[in-house]
Amino acid sequence: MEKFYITTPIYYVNDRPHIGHAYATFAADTFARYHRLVGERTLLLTGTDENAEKNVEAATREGESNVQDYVNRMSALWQVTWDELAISNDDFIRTTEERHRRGVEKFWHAVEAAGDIYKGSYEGLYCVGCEAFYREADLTAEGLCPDHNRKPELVKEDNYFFRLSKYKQALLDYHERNTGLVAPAARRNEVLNYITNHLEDISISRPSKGWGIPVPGDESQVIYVWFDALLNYLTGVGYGTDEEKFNRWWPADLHIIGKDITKFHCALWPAMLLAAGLPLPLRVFAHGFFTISGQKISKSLGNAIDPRDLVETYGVDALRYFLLREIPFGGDGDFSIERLAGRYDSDLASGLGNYVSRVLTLAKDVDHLSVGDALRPIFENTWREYHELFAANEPGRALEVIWQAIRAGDRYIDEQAPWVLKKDPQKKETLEIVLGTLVESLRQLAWLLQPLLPQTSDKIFILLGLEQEHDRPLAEASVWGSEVSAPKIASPQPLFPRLTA
RNA sequence: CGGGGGGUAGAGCAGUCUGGCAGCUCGCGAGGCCCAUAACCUCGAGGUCGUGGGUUCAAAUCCCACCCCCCCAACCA
Repeated sequence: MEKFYITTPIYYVNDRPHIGHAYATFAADTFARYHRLVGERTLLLTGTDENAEKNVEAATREGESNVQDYVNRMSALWQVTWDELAISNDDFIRTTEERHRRGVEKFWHAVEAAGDIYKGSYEGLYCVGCEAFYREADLTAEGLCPDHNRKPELVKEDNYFFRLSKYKQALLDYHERNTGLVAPAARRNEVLNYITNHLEDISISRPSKGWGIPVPGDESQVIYVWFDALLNYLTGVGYGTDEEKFNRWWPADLHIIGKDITKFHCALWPAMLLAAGLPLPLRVFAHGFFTISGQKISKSLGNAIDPRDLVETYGVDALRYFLLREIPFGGDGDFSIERLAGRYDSDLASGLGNYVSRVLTLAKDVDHLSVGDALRPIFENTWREYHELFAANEPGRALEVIWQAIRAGDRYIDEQAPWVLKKDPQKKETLEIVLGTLVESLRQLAWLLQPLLPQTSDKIFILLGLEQEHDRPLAEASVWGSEVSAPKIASPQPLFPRLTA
């Protein structure tokens, strides 16, 4: 059986979950559910990045003396959020976990053994206020830190370095051989340009301030967060703790990431893996960013939206639907409540919800149904395009083709006018075929919606009286007319009650 | 300054690679239906395809110049 290992970024505990994080996680969840649907052994991993030095400061600011308590509390916030959004992650990795630390140490030793870690010094302009280095180009005209308006100090630090530059040619060769590694394709140029022109050895440790994973053999330094964080993809499937499990899952089939971290995943990460002698991920997909009503999501504007608030009002599937459908996957998009509400009313209430309600009301008091073939070609075509679109990482367009099938169903109802057939006893057989065809279209829709709108899909199965439908293999269940008996249809409950009267 | 992406109907987008009647959703207008969640179906109005120039029988699409927006630019998930 084929396997599919997919990851989200691990989220920074210092942040609070917002709509952009929910987007990445919904997307990964959708792909994971799709691969489970088609019968692949699937693992979806998400988690939190907890070793950054800034957490020490953040804990103090929030009046928490123990940093571990602070990151525990913040990590729990992320876990609760994904629970409330019904994310089907199989595991949740935290970089402060023992299993992660052990894997990181093993990895460090492997890279060290390859001769790719050396001690060097880093010199730069350091602003004490920011606790960060600046390049001269980033300073003000007077040579001051733009945030604090103070003169940065020239600081020299001894650090461990990773011989990233050594892998320049190997990375270029790798990208040459695997043109599909970076998706969407537009990101590839960016990555190649970076590798060709800007690839230099990087510092992978910092002087320890008592937080983070110590450099093996040198307690005075901690491992730089990026080097540590990327390794979650390995440690989350057993690297360093369960080699048998690790071998079963690695390499990752798909890393879902934000476009801002493309370089780390397409240059640094593969170089690290090459150094450690491990296989490289098969695909990295960089999704786009949102604006909120046209503005950047930013802490200073305070416009970050907690996805849990939206879910409370609209439901998990409505938010999923909006994000997947409205924002072309890989491109940027704009989020606004007005547009969410608009999609909800037009596509979910008037579209899918109304169609389901329409069919069930027509069919519920009819005691015998038989499935005709009128809608069969539509759905067979929909399935074909659906699989193609998932293969092309286009879940939003998969929703589009499903909605075309709904339209075809609505049209079929109008053409056949079953409410007219009902009045004519001579047309009983035709009526049974029309209604059977429509009920079958609902069963097909529920299957198509499994990975995209899982809660809605389940509701439709229940309304059809097909509670056990889940357990069937897709290859059998997706065949048109494979469930012909008259289902015990429940009285339709609105799937998506209208927001506006 | 360098690299990347984008500017197409009132709104949001597809189409540009491989030149050939400018398309989709929402909104708007008219008609139909009355099973359904003020839902459904049909038809229609609406566009100097960022600007200027060029190539071509033909350009949203190819070439040149320019304007505007966004992202990245070595440690800012």
